[in-house]
Formats: sequence, C-alpha cells, structure tokens
Amino acid sequence: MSVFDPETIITRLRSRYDLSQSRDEFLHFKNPYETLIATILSAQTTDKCVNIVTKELFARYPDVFSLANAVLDDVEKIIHPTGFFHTKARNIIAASKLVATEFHGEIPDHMEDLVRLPGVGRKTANIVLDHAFSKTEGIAVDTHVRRISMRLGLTDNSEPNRIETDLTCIFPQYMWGEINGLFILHGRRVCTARRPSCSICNLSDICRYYRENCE
DNA sequence: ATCCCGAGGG
DNA sequence: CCCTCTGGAT
Repeated sequence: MSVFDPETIITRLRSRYDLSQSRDEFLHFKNPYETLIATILSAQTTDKCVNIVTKELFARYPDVFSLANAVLDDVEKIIHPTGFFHTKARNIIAASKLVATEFHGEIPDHMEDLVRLPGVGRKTANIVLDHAFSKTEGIAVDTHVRRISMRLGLTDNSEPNRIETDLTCIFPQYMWGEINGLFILHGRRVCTARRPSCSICNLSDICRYYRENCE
C-alpha cells in the first residue's frame, strides 16, 4: 500500500469529521442563483455573516434580473458586513448582468462559463458546481487544501493550479467533493497554519511535515 | 495581532 | 511572484 493511498486518507478523515453536518448552513440556498451570489460573498468571511446579509439581499433581489438592475449603493449597504463590499457589490451586479444577457438568465453549470463571471474564480466555481449542480469538476484549492497537500507531501508545488492538477491526479473523481470539504475542516481544526496539532492528527504517520519536523 | 471556504491585477 | 481590497472572529 502506498503512503498516498487515497482510500487511507479519505477513510481516516471521514472517521473524524461529519461532512454533512458542517455543510448544512451552506447548502440551504434555494437555487443556483442564490448559491452563486452567496458563494461570491463568502470570500474571506464567515458563513454566519453571509447567511445574515443574503436574507435581506434575496428578499429584495429574488433573481438575476432584479440584481442585474440593482443600484450599486443599495447593494453595498446590504452586503457591507461581509467585507470587500465595494468589489463584491460590483461583481455580483456585473455577474448577474452577464448571466441575464449571455446565459438567458440561467446560472452556467460548467467551469469555463462560470469563470467568466466577475468575482468567480476556480475556487468559487468549484463550490457552485458542487453545491448547486452536484457536479464537482475539480478540487477547489484554498489555503487549507494547499497547506495540507504540501505538508502531507501530496505535491511540491505552491501554485493553486498545479496543486489542483496533482490532487485530481491522486484522488479519483468521485472523491473530489468530499476531499475538498474534509481538507478544509481538517485545516481549520487540526492542521492549522500555526502550531498544527500533530499529536492528535490521525494522518501524522503518513505526513512528510510530521516526519521532518515533529519526529 | 493574525487569519479567513478569494479574485483580480501588476 | 507580489499586492490590494475589507470586516469579523479569535
């Protein structure tokens, strides 16, 4: 058995984290429109914050067409607590306009199209595909996924695009969505940026970082 | 003080 | 590769 056996990694993380529970808050959005906007807003902030502002946002702008015609200033006021409010407000309005005009009001369900929307990078697109369409097309590389992948020794690259290539090569497609969520939870709770809790980590025996720093 | 379930631009 | 945009949580 290879030390990077995907089954080993996913099985051990599954035994530690309940993914269905932690995703609940994020999955409650009714349709792809809500999921897309909420995901764009969720950059660098918490789910709780996004849940609060989207309540008012979606009450006032229930679909792409209403948001496409929204006044920038009004949107900024509503989403202010999420941070980066100016950029985010411009982006969600511009993205709605693009969806309304070029995609007939339907949120695109493919990576190439989603990434064309302002404010949507590969990370956001992956989450929208996974949550709104159940079509995970890759592994969304955020800081947690990046840190864990490099510590375990799954990749030597530091650039997100290349890390994603390495990970999608190591893990079979049906694991992508789950690996994503599990790595993020593990990164927040155990494999933290500073002072990782290696003593309670059940991956330490196959971790390069642990071998080189903690043994 | 430091970090976050980022994106866009230089 | 670097920087900036922002607020909130810890």
